Order: sequence, then structure tokens, then C-alpha cells
Amino acid sequence: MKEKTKKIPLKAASDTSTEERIKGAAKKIFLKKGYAATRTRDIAEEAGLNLALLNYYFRSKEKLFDIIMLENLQHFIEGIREILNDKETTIEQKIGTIVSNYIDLLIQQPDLPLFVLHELRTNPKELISKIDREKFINRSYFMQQVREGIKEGKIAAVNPLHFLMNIIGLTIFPFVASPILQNIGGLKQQDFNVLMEERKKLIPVWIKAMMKKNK
Amino acid sequence: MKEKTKKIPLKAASDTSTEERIKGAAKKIFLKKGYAATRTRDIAEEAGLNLALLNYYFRSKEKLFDIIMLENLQHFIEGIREILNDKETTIEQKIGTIVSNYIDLLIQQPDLPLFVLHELRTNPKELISKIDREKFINRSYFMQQVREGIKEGKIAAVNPLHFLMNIIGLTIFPFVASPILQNIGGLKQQDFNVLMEERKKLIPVWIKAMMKKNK
DNA sequence: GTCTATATACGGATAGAC
DNA sequence: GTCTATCCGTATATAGAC
Repeated sequence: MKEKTKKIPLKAASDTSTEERIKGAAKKIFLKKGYAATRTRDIAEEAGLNLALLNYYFRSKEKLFDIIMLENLQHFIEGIREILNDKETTIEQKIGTIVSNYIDLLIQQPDLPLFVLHELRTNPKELISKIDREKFINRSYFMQQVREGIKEGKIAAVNPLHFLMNIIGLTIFPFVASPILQNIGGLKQQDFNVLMEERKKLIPVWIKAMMKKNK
Repeated sequence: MKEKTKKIPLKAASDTSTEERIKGAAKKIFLKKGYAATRTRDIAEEAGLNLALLNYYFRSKEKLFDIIMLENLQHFIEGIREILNDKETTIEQKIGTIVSNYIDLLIQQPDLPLFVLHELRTNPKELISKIDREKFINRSYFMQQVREGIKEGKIAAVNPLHFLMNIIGLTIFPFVASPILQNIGGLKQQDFNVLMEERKKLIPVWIKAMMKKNK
């Protein structure tokens, strides 16, 4: 019998610390079900721990949620911050990097965007402003480059926000809508991921075509 | 059509019937908060009625929700059904109509898509298949036209689902992400709607540019 | 059909042993 | 730090009067 000794932590690796296990479980359940539909009991079970531990480490369900939410929001937005402000890269390069990075992230965590967007709408909290206090996107070097391009007549003259919406939308939307799309398209998970991989190359080309001036 | 006279009209206009008032209130609250965060008390209050009435007309919160959900899903998907299958219109015309119709709808009910998508992911129900039993979109005349266009070398040779995702995504995503976008862009509601109106004309142009073959 | 009052269940949080 | 047992507010659903 390869009987494993009862769990004796012995100050082992901290990635399996109780606190981290709770956070990991909470993230998994919250992202899957959303705040309201999540029961703290489920989180405890998922973590293989008791319910009381949850309130021992984090004061309440809401406190725990706020932590998870903030981390995800940062993950979600910080990802493009430096890319958008890179002075060395062209518009096209920035788009390619953003799209590629996001698709990689979303293949790993497909529930992330819908979770963030849903909770952001229902919760009247000011979580957003915590993240984008200084409206960094509008003032980013990327947006500056786009406005410049429009001024020089190289890019179609529309509100630059349209292009931003398009880049993000084309990248994220398929993941948000995957339940419908997979049904409509009759796709399995793997086929869906293949399509998303294709989009890494396609979206930058499409955006370029969209930005072109055409009478 | 009006053959369903099971319910007694009673007397006055039925649009203020108790049942309709409950459904109206339920739709409003459910769309705003989602299923789990909605309390039946809130629905009753919104309808200006008592809680007990809710269970009198509909057996339970879940039953009521299913009805609202189904109606919205149909509203959401049926909208494009006939358009996609219109034998008389071109690809471009279909795109223009779909985009315009959806944007009009979403300006009225901006919470609709996020609600549907969120509930669809969390609820393991087979509501989707109820709607798209026969995979009508993939077999639609529109998709046929696209495949034809690709075969004739008029449209870039990629999986037609990409174009469908793009049309829907470019149209719907801004509404889904409006909490973030309005913050990032520093837009007020009215400014946001103006942008959306612009997109009625822009999206068809963009899609056309995306579909073009380019080496 | 519509109300008030109440039963019942569920979920977040705590007490206290170890 | 971690557990079991329990408290208690809240939300759904029902009983029963009118």
C-alpha cells in the first residue's frame, strides 16, 4: 500500500497555503457562477476545506469577492496598459500584440470577460474608476497615434473609440458568446479554440482594412 | 393568432393585466440584476403588487424566469432569422438590416445581451437548443451566400463563422462593455448612443472591407 | 383575484472545542 | 489554524381571510 501520510503541511510550498487555496477556489466558482449565485459552502468544498476557514481568513463573502474581482480587473486591463503606451511600436504592432495576448489569456480563462462585465454592471461599486483612474487608455500613446493618423489622412476619420471598441470587441466577443456560438456553429471546444487561434492573425488584418480611408 | 382565448379578457385593456404587469416587472428586474440576485419581493414591488400574486400566477421564481428568458432569447435570435433567409437581398443588404435593427433594439434595452449571455452560461439548461433546434443560422441563406462568395473568389477564404462573429460582435459588444467603455471614454449615456448610431453606417462598411480578398 | 400572516428552507456568519 | 455545530437573517413559497 502506498499509503500517503495524512496531510502534514510542514511549512511546505506556499502555493498550497490555505489562503491561496481559498482564493483559487473562490476565483473558480465566482468566475463560473457570478457573485450572487455562488455559495460560500461551494467555495469551501472546492478548496477541500471547511466553511469556517473562509471567514477566518477573509471576513466575509463580499470581502473575498472584492479581492478576486480587483485582481481580475487588473489582470484584464493592465494587460494592455504598457502595450498601448509603447513608444517604439507602430499601431499595427500594438494591435497584433494585444489581440494575441488576449486570445492566449482567454483560451485559458474563457469565463473571465463575462464575469467581469456582468459584475461590473450589477455592482454599483466604483471598481472601474479604481482601475482606470487617470483614463489612461484615452491618453495612451496608441490613441495619440490613431488621432495623428487621422489628421494625416492615413486613417479613416471616425472617433478613435470606434477602433478601440472594434479591436477589443472582435477579440473578446467570441468568448463572451461562446455558449451560443458553439451551439449555432455546432462546434466542440477544440474547434472553437482553433477558430480563436486563427483570429490572432485575422483580426489585425481586418482592423487594418477597416481603418483604411474609403470614400 | 388570437385563438388563445383560454384566459378571460375580463374587461379593460389587457396590457395592464396583473399577469402582464408581473411579467413586465420581472423582465425589468431580471435583466438588471440577473436571476440569482433578483428577489421576488423586488419584482412584486416593481409591479405594485403583493408577493403572493407572483406565486399565484406563476408557480415559482424559476418558472417565471424561464418564461422571461425564453421570450428574450426568441426576441434575440428570431430577429435575424427571416433577415438571414431572405432570398431577395444581397449579403450587404442583410448586414445593414441586421446591424441597424439590433442597434435600435439595444439602445432601447442595453441590458439584454449581457443578461442573456450571463444566464446562458451559468444555467446548464438547454435553452439554447430550444431556440436553435435546427441550426438555422448555419443553414441560412446568408451563410450559403457567403460560402458561394468564397468559392467564387469574391470573399476572403476563411470560415464563414468568422464573419458572423464579427457582425454580431461589432454590433453587440459595445453594449456589453458599455460600463467600461463609458468610463474609459468618459462618455455620457447620450454620447454613447450617438456613437452607436454612427456604427449603423460604419459596421457594414467595415465588414465589407474585412471580407475583401487581400494578399 | 388579491391581500396579510406565516411556514420552511437556505446561506452567511459565528461560537467554541481541539 | 482547523474543525463541528449552531445561530440567525433573509428569501421563497404557502395558508387562509376577504
